[in-house]
Amino acid sequence: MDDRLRRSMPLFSMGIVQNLTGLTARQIRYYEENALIEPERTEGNRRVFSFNDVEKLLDIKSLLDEGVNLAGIKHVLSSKPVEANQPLNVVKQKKSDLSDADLMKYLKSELINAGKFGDQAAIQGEFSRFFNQK
DNA sequence: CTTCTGACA
DNA sequence: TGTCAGAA
Repeated sequence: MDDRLRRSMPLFSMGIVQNLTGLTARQIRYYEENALIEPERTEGNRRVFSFNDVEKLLDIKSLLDEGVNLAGIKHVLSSKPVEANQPLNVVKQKKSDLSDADLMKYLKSELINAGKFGDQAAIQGEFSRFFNQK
């Protein structure tokens, strides 16, 4: 039951999310403006992303690679819970909804791929928070 | 130093 | 989208 809570638990900073997703801060903020994601905020107004947000961002990224525009992505994301049907030009949603383990594995590879070896410790901390902080 | 908002050569 | 400024 608290799995949903874990996935929506705010624990990633903008910098971490940039490394995780490969997206720029500009893009991430822009997607938030379009209500594609809804990060939490700290007292200092800093964005704090949850596992869910990161996963969504990952979906957005792949959709972007497939040439889908913002309107299309918004449509795909909103029709997430329901296995709706897609008209002509709109893509066919297939993947997403990975297990925590798979997501973790992917996220870690993304970090290493990002070439941030100096921050590995900090990154590990981000993930450990997800597991320890039950 | 990192992130935020608003704006535009 | 990138990027710069000014503030937090």
